[in-house]
Amino acid sequence: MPFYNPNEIEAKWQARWEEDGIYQADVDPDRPKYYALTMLPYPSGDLHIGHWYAMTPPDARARYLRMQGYNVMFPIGFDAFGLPAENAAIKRNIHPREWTYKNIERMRKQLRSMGAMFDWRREMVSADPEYYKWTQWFFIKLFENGLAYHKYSPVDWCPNCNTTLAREQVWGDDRHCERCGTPVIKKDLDQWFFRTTRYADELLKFDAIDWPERVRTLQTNWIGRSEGASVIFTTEQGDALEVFTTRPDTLWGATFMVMAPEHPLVAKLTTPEQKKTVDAYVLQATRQTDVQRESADKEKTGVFTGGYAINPVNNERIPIWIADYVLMSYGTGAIMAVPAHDQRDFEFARKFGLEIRVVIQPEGEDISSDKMSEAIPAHGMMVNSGHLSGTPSGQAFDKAVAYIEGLGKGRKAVNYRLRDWLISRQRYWGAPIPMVYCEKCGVLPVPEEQLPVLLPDDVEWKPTGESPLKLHPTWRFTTCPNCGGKAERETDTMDTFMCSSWYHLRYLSPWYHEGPFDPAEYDYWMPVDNYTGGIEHATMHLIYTRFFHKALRDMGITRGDEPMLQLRNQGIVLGEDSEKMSKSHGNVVAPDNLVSAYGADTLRAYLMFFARWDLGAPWSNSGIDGTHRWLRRVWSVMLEQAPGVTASAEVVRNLLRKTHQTLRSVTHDFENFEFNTIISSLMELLNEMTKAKAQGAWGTQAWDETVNIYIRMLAPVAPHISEELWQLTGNRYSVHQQAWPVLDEEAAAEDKVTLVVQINGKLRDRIEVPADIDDEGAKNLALNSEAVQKFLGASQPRQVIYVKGRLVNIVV
RNA sequence: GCCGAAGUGGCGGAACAGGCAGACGCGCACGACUCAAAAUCGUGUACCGAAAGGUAUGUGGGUUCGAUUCCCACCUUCGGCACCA
Repeated sequence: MPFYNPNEIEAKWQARWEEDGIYQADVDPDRPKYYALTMLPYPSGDLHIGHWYAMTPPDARARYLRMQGYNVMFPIGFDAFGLPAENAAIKRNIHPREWTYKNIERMRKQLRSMGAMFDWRREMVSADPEYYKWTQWFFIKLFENGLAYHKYSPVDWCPNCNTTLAREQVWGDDRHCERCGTPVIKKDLDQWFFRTTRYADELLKFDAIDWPERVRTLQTNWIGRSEGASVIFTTEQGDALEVFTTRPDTLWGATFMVMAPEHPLVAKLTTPEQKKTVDAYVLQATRQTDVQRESADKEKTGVFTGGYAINPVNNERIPIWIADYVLMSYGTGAIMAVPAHDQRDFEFARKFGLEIRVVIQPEGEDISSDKMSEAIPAHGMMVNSGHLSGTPSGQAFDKAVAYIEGLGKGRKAVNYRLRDWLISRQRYWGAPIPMVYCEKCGVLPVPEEQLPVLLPDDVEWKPTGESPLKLHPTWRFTTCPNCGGKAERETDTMDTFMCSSWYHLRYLSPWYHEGPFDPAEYDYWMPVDNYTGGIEHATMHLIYTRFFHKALRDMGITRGDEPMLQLRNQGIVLGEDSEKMSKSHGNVVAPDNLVSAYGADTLRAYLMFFARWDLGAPWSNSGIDGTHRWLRRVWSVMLEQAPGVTASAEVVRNLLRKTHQTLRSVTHDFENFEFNTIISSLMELLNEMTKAKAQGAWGTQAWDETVNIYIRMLAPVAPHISEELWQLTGNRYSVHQQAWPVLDEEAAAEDKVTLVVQINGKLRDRIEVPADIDDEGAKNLALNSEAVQKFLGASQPRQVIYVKGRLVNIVV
């Protein structure tokens, strides 16, 4: 028996597969396609265990689907622009390009050691000019179609990363930067945005895609749709003051209005007597951080402007206040306050002695405003509401909206929490935004034939807070594509989430020059059939890429409503101490070391086995030993000859049964991403083989069939050892070009079953019966069993339940 | 406060559709081989009990002949949202 040396056989077969190009996926109209995609890695330097966890189980599944007859594309590439490269440059004075491409080179080698079926001809690197040329081209398309715009506004700024961030990249209660954890601050800047909000409603639709409930919920919450009405109040000076409300039926209960301190009408509304107080309040409000302002348990503050507005439904004159609990960033930055029915307004009114008027009376109660201790959000009958008084809650909303529409003072409206996507970054290592500013002609896109706008190499990337490209002596100066006069380039670069919004399209044809992708490849491969990655992208990348696809569809560039039909999330591999892996914890598991110690096959199998893939778990150094032992036992059980073929017909029959039962469950589990039970089923079958071998099964036809099926089932999991075993057991190269085994239902069928006998639901006996036993037969056997007789004693069974092939329950 | 997910041995986890709870592996114990150890192989391993038997899937109820699985309430952990009008 040859010795199992993983390092030797893995290197050997990887080279051979590469040479033969057995994993190359080409358009083939005769075969069903399957586009399996895993989120592309950032080239941070070393492949870590998380990459293996994210990539090798999906690789096994892609291999399984290939054996099932699909033409499977499983590509790989690099999300190569981004901050860490630039930070390395600042810290160690290495050019970001050099740092990035060195890392990519290193990671390519590490990725190859996985033995995955990547088709390397389709590799893309987002920092390559031929890639970002098309990133820029897409930007221009979005601009031309009114989906990219620039605007001067308050935006989130990370003082550590020295750049603005999208709303999605600001996390948590303390509003910190998603990358570095530093709390963000507000800055007023001229920035580029994509109009994601235009797609808010469509992004809420998930019926065409099989995505985890969790992701759908996160996206739904993030988009935050709320239905209500937009109502126009009028200030005494005649200005329209628009508000959004989800409760138009409480309009008659609006006893004052509140504006955000930043609201543009504040200055005009403020009377001379109030000016001092108002100015002071506005000043202290702007000084506070968002976190301070938005903390819910803070006591309400605010000041009266001196101004008044007219309520359109009853022409009442109501005071206008400013308060920081009203946010300029949501709705219109102004609200109608209905203290009787909104807790926040209630607290505000009580504190400042403003009128509280009940306009919704819950059934069977008689609530008066002076006795209330909190707002009543409950629905009930409208009261104190003019001609609509007496309207029950079921109709109140619609009737109120119809009324204000009739007055020409409002309409039904929907509001979203989702903001447009801020994509400008004041950093160097990204795709330059392909726009120029001409004094005469305004803001213009760079003409298509001039793309890509190349990122210059000779740049000072000091963290000044300004875009490094702005400080370049010549780069920013150009000529206007329209008038030929002097013009300046946009010096900000794009958010790298822009690069990753369309990489799945570049994989289709990274060699293609006439467009971002070859339409023939698109027609065959798209959409992505299965997408895998971490949950952390639920409200970032996964919203962006859906938006991007829909925008492209509306421009006629892509087809179909969704880019990725099925999504599955893997969990996280924690350190052995159950903490998140990090250098500072000293609990990092290095896959390279594990590959040299155990081989890639063991690591792949262990990552599939050690936890539920969607949950993840702490790493275990002793756990991987068990998986390695299993592969070594597979090797010796199959290759070590046993003397004499003496197995009984029963042993042979049992072996084949177990083999086909295993095939059934392994097939089911691959379909359903239940990787851990694939391995345990294969372990069980090996245990059965070990027993059968001890009983003389080695060398029988059934043994050979079992070995043959076993190796094919093992092939997706542990591709190298399987290829070697396939060859050593006398088969032709390559096991990875074999079909998935066909299930023999007859062989898998049980002819005897063990019936569980219960009395009152308690286990009392087990009896062996033929699988095809009928109702009466089973019940009789059970009733006559010794144990049942003993327990039953004198009592008579009241009812006997038989569940076919499973149990008999005797009720006494 | 709102929304979502998860609670099963010493550990990771299994149980397809309401029907033997704990598969498989780790760990541990004992045994074989060995001068010895490692490796390997074998046996055992939820808890209480000498046994018969009993008790167990976060807690308490319910439905059912039968509940880890379905329903209700609660507790804990994790994640998201949050003065969102």
